[in-house]
Amino acid sequence: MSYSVDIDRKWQKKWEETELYKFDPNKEGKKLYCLEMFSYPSGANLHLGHWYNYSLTDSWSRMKRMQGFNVFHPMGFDAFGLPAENYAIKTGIHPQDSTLKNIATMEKQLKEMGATFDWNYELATCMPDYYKWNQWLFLKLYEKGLAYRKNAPVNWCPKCQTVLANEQVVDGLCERCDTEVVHKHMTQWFFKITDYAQELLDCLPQLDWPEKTKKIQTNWIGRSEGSQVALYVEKDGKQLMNDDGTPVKLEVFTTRADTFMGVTYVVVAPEAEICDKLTTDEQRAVVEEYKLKTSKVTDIDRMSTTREKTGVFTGAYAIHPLNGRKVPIWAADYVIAAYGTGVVMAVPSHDDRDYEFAKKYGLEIIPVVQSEKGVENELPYCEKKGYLYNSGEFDGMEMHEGLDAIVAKLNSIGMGEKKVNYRLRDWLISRQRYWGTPIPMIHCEKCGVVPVPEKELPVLLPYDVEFTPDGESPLAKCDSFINCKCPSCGGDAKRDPDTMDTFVDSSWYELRYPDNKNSDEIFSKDIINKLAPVDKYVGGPEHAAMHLLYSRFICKAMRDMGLVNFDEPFTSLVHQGIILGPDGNRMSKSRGNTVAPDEYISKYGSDVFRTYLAFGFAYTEGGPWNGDGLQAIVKFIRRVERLVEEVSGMDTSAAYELGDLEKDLNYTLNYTIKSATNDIDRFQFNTSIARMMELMNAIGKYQQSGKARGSFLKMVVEKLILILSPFAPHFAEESWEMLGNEYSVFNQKWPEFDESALVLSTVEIAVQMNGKIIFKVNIPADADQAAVEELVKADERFTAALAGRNVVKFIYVKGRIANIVVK
RNA sequence: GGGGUUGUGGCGGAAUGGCAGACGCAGCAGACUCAAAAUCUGCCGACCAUAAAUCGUGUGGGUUCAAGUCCCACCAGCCCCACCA
Repeated sequence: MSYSVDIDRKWQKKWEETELYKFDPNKEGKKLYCLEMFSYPSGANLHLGHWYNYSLTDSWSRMKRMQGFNVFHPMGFDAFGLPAENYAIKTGIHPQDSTLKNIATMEKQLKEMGATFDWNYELATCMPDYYKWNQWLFLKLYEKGLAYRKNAPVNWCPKCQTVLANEQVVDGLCERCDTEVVHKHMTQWFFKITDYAQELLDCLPQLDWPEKTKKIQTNWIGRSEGSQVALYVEKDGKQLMNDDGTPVKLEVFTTRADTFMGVTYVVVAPEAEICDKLTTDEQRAVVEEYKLKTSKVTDIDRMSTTREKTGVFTGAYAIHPLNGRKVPIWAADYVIAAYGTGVVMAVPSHDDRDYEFAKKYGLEIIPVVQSEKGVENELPYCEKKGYLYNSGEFDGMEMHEGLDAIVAKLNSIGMGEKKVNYRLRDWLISRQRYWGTPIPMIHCEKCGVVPVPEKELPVLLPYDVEFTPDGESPLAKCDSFINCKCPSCGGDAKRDPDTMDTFVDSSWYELRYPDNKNSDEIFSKDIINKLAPVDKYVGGPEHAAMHLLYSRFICKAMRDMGLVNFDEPFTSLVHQGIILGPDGNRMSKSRGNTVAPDEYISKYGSDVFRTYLAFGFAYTEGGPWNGDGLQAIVKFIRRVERLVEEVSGMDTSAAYELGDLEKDLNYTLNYTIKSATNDIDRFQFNTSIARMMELMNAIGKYQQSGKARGSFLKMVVEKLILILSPFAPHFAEESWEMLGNEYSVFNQKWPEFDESALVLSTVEIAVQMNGKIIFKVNIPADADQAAVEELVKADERFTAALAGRNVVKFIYVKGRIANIVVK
């Protein structure tokens, strides 16, 4: 043989004909659900990132299969989304047409990769038989009160008259026409993920996920324990009242209630509704102008701490509930409406931002915490230790005590309590786009918002739609879609014109694969509870916060609806690293540093490429591409190939006994099996290949001895082929056949190592004196500390190094090192 | 500004707190060859003519019998961000 892409095709054909990778849920073996994050069907061929993710996870699942697991390994497409729509706007090619074509191309390429996907379980989110269940899920969430509408800002380009995604806003300007982008408020649908904030946090420790991902999620959820306190409002000289006659309470979340007596002003987010209510007629024009200005500031800029703080007086005052102090209420963009209550109490004496702001606008500054009693600290004093002063009845209290006392006092008058706040916000899922799942809601003038009845699902996405941007959701302009009858009163009504965020599509897809053809339910409970959760999920770290959190939320919501009986969708998670361009930068067409796998595949074959991806990088790190390194695998595969050819021509019938040479090689063989198995299991593919290369080197030495026994050699080579097979599946099938074995190599048992072959009689240890190596010595492997000490002390190199000093301590670490502390 | 993460030969990268640089790529030398390629063998961190010795895992401290690994501070790169009150 001579391994090439022709060998790939030969075995791909055979695998397909024999349905080698057909999944049978009833097959024996423990179930193992292995899943890669599905991909967006972009136009071009599979890129390096796809190969890196899919081919190596496939290698992992091949080993698991050979180890006797019943592996479920499906593949599909995250097929809705912005790029297809933008492409359509540019070229006039309909998103559905381009997407379906791209899917066909990618399917073909994925098959040429030689992966174990069972295509019977394929899914594409843009197909009605999938997104029907998106809509169904929406209705269920709505029923449970987990889907609701509220006003929220969108990026709006006044010139294009369209809503822009964050990525379409470049430096505050529309990417298409460079017009300044503003925030526009629209009524939109939200999923109430915040209901699950605490549980999403609580379940993290039990997950076998990278620690950094858990950290990211923890920070994203952002639990903070503090207090919610309230102030009364005075506007135009009178206390501001609610319609029902009760006084308006300005609710504020704070972690520093101990400084409450030092509040000298209050800040509201300019875009918050309460801001309008507070603003006096006198200040109306100034506040409106400021709001307009704020609407143009990008979120990124608003977050920057280096940016100078700005704000305007609303004309209203807050009345301190404990000391009656009247403090001004300002609107400032350093406060964000979406976090907490959108209102902040300002204590400039003990907060950097408040201090800076107060200085700039000449606001009062009253210190209320001192590090030691009687000490005047430089302001702002932000350390969280000290004693209260200038705080009336709370004077002299240690600050934590003071905090409790202040909250207790506020609580007694109904103006405050301890509260936990989360940074996590509800999930906005409305998109003013065409290429997505229609939201199954109907707006009736008489009946209000009415859900589409379940039996009328799916609400089909119409094909003939004008989706060039002109101020309305594309679906709003499609008369046949938008006009409908109200399911409740039968009168004329309109459908919701928006589509769902594509993260909804991907928030539960892993639960659809096992029962992807079910037209009666979202999935069968029995099937899903047997196969799910996913045992190993592999994908990019960029999804650490959003996708992975949304999926967890949906899983928990489904559990509470009785659809699934587990708490978490992904038991174990691995992030692959990112392969950069040869220049060390992220690959991009504009940089011109992209690397196309195709030319390597056609030149060397899929197996060489896959194996190099395994060998050339630390899987979870990634790194710059270096095409030269591929030679390592080209040479390695060629060596194995020659070896297989030689062995297949040898007489291997004679029984063998282990001589010294065989024992040595047998040691290496078993060591290789042990290490490679362990390394593949933990996605450390590079070292597993290194061990195989060492085995190959050892086989080479054995052959060169001229005393090689054919039958023993053949056994070793067969095991080498078996452990190499996950990385080079086509090559391994070919080799397996050449060695005279039965199809298929993937129906073989994964080799197990023999512990007794790994027992050595002597080991070499390093001898150190005060931590420096002085010599190395062979000792019996089972020697205890006393024996080693005796052996070492008898060595003349020890006496020489000792140079008359005294031994203080003798440390022996079994089989590794001896360290003698001398003085 | 905050958070996360990474710094090891010319390069990719190894190393449960225990012999730093496994395994390779590139390079150098040799064998084979008329020659080249392929293949095989050896060398391959710095200093040094060589060896020994010494120094070496971004920098500076610390813990430890022992630190690439643990702790503190700093520097640089990469990624993410919501001034989080």
